Amino acid sequence: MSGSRSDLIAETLEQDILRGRFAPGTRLDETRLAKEHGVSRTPIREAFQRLSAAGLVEQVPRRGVFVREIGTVELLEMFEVMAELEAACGRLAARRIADAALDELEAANAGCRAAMEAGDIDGYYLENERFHHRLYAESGNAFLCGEARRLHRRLRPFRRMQLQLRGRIPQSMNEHEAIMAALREGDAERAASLLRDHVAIQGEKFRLLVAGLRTAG
Amino acid sequence: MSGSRSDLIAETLEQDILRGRFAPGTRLDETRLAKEHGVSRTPIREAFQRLSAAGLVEQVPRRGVFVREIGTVELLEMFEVMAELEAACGRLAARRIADAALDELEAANAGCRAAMEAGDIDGYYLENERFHHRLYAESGNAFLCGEARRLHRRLRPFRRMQLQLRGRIPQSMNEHEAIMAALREGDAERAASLLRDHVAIQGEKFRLLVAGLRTAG
DNA sequence: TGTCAAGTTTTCGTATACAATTTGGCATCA
DNA sequence: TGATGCCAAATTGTATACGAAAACTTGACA
Repeated sequence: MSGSRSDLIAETLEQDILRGRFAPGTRLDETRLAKEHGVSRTPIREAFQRLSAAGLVEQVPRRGVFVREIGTVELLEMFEVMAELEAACGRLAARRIADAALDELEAANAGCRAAMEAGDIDGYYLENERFHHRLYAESGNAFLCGEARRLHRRLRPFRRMQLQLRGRIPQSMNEHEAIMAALREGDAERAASLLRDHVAIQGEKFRLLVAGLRTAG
Repeated sequence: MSGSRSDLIAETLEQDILRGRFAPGTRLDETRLAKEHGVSRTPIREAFQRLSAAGLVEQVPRRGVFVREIGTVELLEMFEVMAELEAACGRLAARRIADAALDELEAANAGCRAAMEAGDIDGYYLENERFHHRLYAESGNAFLCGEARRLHRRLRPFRRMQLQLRGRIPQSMNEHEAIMAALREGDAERAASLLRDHVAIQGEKFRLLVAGLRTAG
């Protein structure tokens, strides 16, 4: 279990799903995938179970596994939860964070600013991720950190999308600055509130994006 | 997958672990369990994967699966996250809840009160659970509801423990009343805050309980 | 007596074989 | 013509077989 094969296969399949190689609703054929990856059905099935636990596919008894449709509603719900988790991280971090960690957060934030000024969206995304991951860790709650990372990972492609919107990056940057200030002052409630809004806005932007696509398409 | 066998087996194993039939750190022997349940190793392994995803066991490559030690620290961390999740449910529910649902919550709460007056701890626990589950649902966020239920389930044995403490049930009851009042008034922030404290206290009580056991033993 | 190395044994991870169930198509009948 | 029942093919779920890696045993040597 967690055998090196099925580990890698699960990873690969996850990428394939997130990148849209398998359309939502598609049935994933065990035999076909087994041949494709040059292994037997067993590791494929193990990978399926992991994907299922991660919520990426749905297993229907005796019928197979299907790529889950992540509806807009569910996605917005997930953003709402992400907002609360990040708020929780912020609330706790504001009380517990050490000066050294504050500096590291500041460094990640500086990376964001540099990427913004360079107009480098991918770079901004990466540094932004570093900022948030660092924040999760500084909550001082390893379990919370894990849950936050798990959901962050699942929302990754959609968080990325909304960065494409005009003016979103400078806005996001301002939000980061405000969050940093609250953390530095140790104002837990303000940090929580700012972080909740910061993520909630991402959900909102995503909703706009989807609505735009729908009317445009 | 999600075959009826391995489903049931995972369920059974989970109960066995939570009830302490397998001490933390124990290795779970695939072959032995297979014989015990009258199946082959395959369904056992599938069950293991589910338990692993749920965080109940740890899989060490090429060595086997072990019942995870849930340390006091991690448990307190989980209570902290539970507090934040319930707070989130409360915040959202305060804005979204319908009158009919308020009545249902009130009914569950009345059940708690009846059990308290009858001195029925198990009954109180059950009605209390009904109250909380209902609240999760009334957040109007199915994803949040699912996450809350998942963590609630994992904390179930420990939430139960702290009810044994003298005076805890009336105190809990008072907290419920206050929460109901906030919800009825639609005061989101107060509902969130009260719920956070309500659960945080449970964590705190649990900590006291553990400390007591340690000095007593 | 303690330590280390080689061989044996156990156990995991994967492959393959088999059984049970669903699905699709075709024939039959109202 | 449309609906229904049955058979065949495909697919899942489970069992078993096999190769590889780790743990344990044994025995020799310092």
